[in-house]
Amino acid sequence: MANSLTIGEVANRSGVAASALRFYEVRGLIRSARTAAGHRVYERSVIRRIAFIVFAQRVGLTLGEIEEELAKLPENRVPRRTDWARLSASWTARIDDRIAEL
Amino acid sequence: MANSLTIGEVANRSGVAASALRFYEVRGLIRSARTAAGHRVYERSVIRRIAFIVFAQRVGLTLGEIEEELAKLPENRVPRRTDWARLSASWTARIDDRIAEL
DNA sequence: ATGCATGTTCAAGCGCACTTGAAGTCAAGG
DNA sequence: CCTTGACTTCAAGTGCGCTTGAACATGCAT
Repeated sequence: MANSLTIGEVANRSGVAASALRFYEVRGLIRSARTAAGHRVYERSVIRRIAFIVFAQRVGLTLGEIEEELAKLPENRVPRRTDWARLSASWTARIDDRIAEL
Repeated sequence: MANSLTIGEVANRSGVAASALRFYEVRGLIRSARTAAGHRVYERSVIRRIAFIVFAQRVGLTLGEIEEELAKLPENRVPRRTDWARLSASWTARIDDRIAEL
């Protein structure tokens, strides 16, 4: 357990399938280290990152757009409350614009 | 022109491809009458309905969910501002819940 | 009357976001 | 030693939301 998680643990805690986690890694959305045996090892912070991805998807962003949003995060690679708030705000702004067009 | 629109006119005004409009019709999201020649004829109100569909998709609803939302509209089959507002409100509530979970 | 745009149906194809299956590796327990 | 189970890669398959192509009909201008 220590301070790292296996892909199975991350899948359980995040509710995202292991196959999806591997897919996100190929797409560059998350990263992992490897054990000597080649097994993926995740930092605990990856959970927050995954929660952010799931949330962003839920509100209609593509994985490409989510990648861009994550790239905007400065130094710290973990999305914080303010990042969620920013995404949420820009999203509701989009909605308001769309309604205004009507 | 009169009070009806061809599929091409609807496509131009809504920004949605004619092929997509036919697809929406098969899915039961919109309806059309036919000319003697078998060409689709739309009421002008379909534009609002399509705008609602596009908007709902943008915020992450599937066509199935959109169908349910449209089914909730009572007598008048055209979504009004209040319908948009309701969808928007329930959706931002879901977002806030999601953020609260974090 | 002859084009040419615009419309029709139906079947197949495509991009996205994964999932599933096959075949294999490795660590721990009986 | 050998099985069990969690992991690995890679290729192919799936469902959604359309798009594209083929083959054909119709409507309007020259």
